[in-house]
Amino acid sequence: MASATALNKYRNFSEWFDSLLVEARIVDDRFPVKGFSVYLENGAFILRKVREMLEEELNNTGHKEMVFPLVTTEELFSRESQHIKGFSPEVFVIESAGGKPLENKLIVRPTSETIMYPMFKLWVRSHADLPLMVHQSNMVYRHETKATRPLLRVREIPWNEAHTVHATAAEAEQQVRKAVDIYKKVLDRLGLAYLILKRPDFDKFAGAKYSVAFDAWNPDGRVNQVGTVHNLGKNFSKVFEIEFETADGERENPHQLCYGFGYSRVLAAIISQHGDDRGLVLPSAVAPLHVVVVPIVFKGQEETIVNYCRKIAEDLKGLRVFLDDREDKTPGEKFYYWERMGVPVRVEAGPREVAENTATVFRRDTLEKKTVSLEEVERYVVRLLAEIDKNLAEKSWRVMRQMVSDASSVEEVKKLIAERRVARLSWCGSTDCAMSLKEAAGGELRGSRFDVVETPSSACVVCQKPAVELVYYARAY
RNA sequence: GGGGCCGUGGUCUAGCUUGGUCUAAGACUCCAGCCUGGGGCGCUGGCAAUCCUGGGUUCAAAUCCCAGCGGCCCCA
Repeated sequence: MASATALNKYRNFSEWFDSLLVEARIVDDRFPVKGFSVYLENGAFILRKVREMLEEELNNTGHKEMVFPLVTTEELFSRESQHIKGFSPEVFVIESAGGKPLENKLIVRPTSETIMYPMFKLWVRSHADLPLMVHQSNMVYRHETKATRPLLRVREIPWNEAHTVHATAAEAEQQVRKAVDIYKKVLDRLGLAYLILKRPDFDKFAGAKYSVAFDAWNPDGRVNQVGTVHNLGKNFSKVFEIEFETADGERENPHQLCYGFGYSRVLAAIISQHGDDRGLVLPSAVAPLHVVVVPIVFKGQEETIVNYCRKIAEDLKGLRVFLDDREDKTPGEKFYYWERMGVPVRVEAGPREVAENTATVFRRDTLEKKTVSLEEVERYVVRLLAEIDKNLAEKSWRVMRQMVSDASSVEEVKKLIAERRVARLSWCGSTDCAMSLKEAAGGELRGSRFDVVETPSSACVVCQKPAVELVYYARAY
């Protein structure tokens, strides 16, 4: 296999990505069941950090963490007609146990509405019980029909799903914004760039009134949906018979939301947005190591130099630091190795630094080196980590902006899609136009900006009738 | 759903067209040792393959045929 470091993520994304996953100890996709992968130590570490960041936000905003079962029944699963229609083609069903067919088959959750909402019916009795806000991080299972890709399109999906119940439509509406803010906050801390889009009606979540999604950019021009927020209206509360008594004694079905945040796809975005031809570049929030200290050992001075480096590592112990004093590896080999692993900062010290009482500090994002005095090292590195995070975010947003371009005809859309870019175009709102555009140009209509008001400047690029929305159009995972 | 391509040590590949020389070759990785040490060096030795599975043809199958399983790509 070609090394990830010999590949370019823009020219040859798939190969770059796949080899990096193995080389940087993220995922081993050789597990013999398609769409199910093994998360190696670095992948698992990053997943955990992302999860902790999100869960902290959710817990701080009134969501209660709970644990719900893996399975539901066929009856519950099929209550909401659109929901079952949307998910049936890819649902796993347990049909036997102990060698005997099950009398009542079990549906393995592709998402947990039909598992949580029967319980919500029991818990929600009066307006005083509202809002009810619940979340859980778990695995959901979807037998994807399209080709699976590690992290990006898997059949066992690590994510967090939150479900909320509200007394009024206005409150539910407000919660959509709060949920978007929570996801935004986490993605921003990771320096990721994305578009927040209100999905077109034909692409909303099965059973929702409308859906808002976060599409992160990918080097191959496909967008990567990392999170979604759905306003379910009363669609589910009606069929699951969730009711509450209002202050004036009426009985009503509450309004509901569900929102999901895909950990493996966020991991994919971190890798592909920040990574370069040498390997991973990790933001400090999720880096398994912040700093690696590499002694430049010369014969006869081994002890002095290693001790010097040990002291530096000691000074940095507030960070995730590792002293790489392996004797059988050359410094150059260690440099390449830790760069591939994405460690944001490397500190080198050899005879020169020992003599001058300094250390050489290398930053992974720009590959620049700087010499700093020994007393300064800790302060400098802490500041540098923040600087690297900031730089990664800026770089990523720059690419996002460059990737999007306006298109005023079907031909231009086609050209942009072929160039692996994202088109912005005026659309009349008809499904027919969206479909014929897909036919002609490839890609998918992803929706209009949710966080910013944008108005169409011209007629629908397909039918030339008056446009109602300015929408983003891209190939997707 | 339609079409095509491909399964050989941990990884990548050669061999397959034209069956025998294959007791399966190379590179990378890995292991032991030596050497080296400011960007992957080098040297010596070593480990590692039911040639995807099953069946068939044949004196003889990695190689030909059939079926299955798995993977990849293109189109819808």
